[in-house]
Amino acid sequence: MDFQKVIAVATRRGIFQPAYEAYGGLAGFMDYGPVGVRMRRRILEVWRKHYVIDAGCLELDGALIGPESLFQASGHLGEFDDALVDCKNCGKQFRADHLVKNGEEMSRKELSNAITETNCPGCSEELSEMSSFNLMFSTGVGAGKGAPGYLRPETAQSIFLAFPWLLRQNRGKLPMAGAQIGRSFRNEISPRQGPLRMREFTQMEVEHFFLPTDEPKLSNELRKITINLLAANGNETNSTVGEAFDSGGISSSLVACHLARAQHFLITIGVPVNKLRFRQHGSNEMAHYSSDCWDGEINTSLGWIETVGVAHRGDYDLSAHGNASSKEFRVAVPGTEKEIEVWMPDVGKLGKEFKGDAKIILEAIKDIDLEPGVSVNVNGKSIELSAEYMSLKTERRSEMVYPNVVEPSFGLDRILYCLLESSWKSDGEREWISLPQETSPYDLLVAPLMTKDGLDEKAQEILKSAVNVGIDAYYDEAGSIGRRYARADEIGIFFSMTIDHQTLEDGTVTLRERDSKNQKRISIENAINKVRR
RNA sequence: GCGGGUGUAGUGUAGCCUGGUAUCACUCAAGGUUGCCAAUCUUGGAACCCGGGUUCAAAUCCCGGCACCCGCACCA
Repeated sequence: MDFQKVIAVATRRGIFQPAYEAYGGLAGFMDYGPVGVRMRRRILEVWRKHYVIDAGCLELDGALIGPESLFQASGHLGEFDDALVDCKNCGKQFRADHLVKNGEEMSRKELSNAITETNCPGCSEELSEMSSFNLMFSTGVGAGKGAPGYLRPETAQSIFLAFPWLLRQNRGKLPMAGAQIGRSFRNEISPRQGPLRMREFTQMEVEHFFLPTDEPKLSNELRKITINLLAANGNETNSTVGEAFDSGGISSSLVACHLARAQHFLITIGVPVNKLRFRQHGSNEMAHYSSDCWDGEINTSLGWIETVGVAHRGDYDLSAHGNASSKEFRVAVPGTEKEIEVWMPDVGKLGKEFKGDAKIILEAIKDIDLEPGVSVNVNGKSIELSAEYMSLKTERRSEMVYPNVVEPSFGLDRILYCLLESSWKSDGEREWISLPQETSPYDLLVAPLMTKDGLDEKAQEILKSAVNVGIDAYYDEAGSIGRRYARADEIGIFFSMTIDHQTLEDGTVTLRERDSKNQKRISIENAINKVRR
């Protein structure tokens, strides 16, 4: 199925549509309808099962709007805030800092001046005024103009900031992973292709923290998972994750773990294994902080679509926040705890002797190793501190280090699109969505063969008992039974249960399986047990 | 953001050149009939992307905007 067809089916069957259509539409925003919301919830359920329940990630739901200082530290204000110019003649657009020598180190003003003396690299004509483009949506927090704030461009930062908090919840133990499902916002220059490039989108992200000296090993279970890899050097391989790691194709054991997990998750929700590959970023494509990065890509009618990224981010984020904020983001390296003797200043004596200058002295010795005879500069005078102003104390200290992090990051909207395209089946007679039950929008269609002789009442009764045990059921009594099967198939309802006259006599129903169309006559109780997930 | 194309019921479309009550199919709803894979009959609902201009009259011609598609650029 191609892109246009997916969009048409999605609109017709209540999966998604462009948002704000009544007002002419707004590019980059989508609304999900009744069926789409169910599919999203189901995919998220599987994701949570994989990462939160099974892998034991600590789940977080962070705030959407963040202060300017956060995005300065994370690098988003610098990196995302591009100065653009375009050519007045040929209309081509460029990043201003790429056109000027040393442009990346210039201030906005310097850059603006330099640009007026620069011409279009394409046609040598005059360039337009420089305009600023920030990929983040900005807003004001509080009354009046308010303090500047931004909608988060990724969910990851919430987890990084929550790291010390989460670590306490984990009673200080590493490795530890935080997980988050949530919306992110990017003011894309040209959003295209509906759910594939949105300005508001849903991410599922994991930040897996570990000591650089103690990277989690690849478990035997994950080793066995088979995976398609496309290395940065162009080599394509199909092997187990274990083999790929042993041969050095994947350099980090935790990256290998997460490639395996991502593969397993995508297969579980219904992505065909032959349409899935993991492509390694080349060094020029990689973000500046990343040492190894793989994109999980799904093959569609539009080519390979990136739906997952697994990146080794080193300690870039935690050290950035550690340096810029007032919080400690480092952890003690176990086993490095040592007793050491340190000289501590005797504040009382210093105060009595130096009065007002004591404050300056304390400030000056804060960042140096204190020892007898050290001299400090006070108002231009050098003062030597003898042992009487300090005492030797024994302390236990550990080596402190920023944990490293491996981040698998999933784009829900893209995954949903790819699933729709790959699970769309057609055999000439009927068209249906062939998703596994886990991600089908409904478990069961309940349909009375006729709406008379009490069949509909019986069906309603069965519907109620199915819903009571957690089955997501859809009731339909309109039109011929064939038409109802077809309607159910098109939104991917996994089972259909038909109630006929025999049901009233012996309590059996026919249970139909969507993909095979096979029907079995079984008792109501057995049918419900079979449908139950 | 640039260039090209497109915009008509829920979906897919005809009509646009050459201005004059908007076509067809499916879908949807109600009723009849039928009763296990989109059967059938009757009836009904539902659209010219938005704004301005030209004209007696605009889906149709012109201008602007918005959205979508393709290409370029952008996509830490």
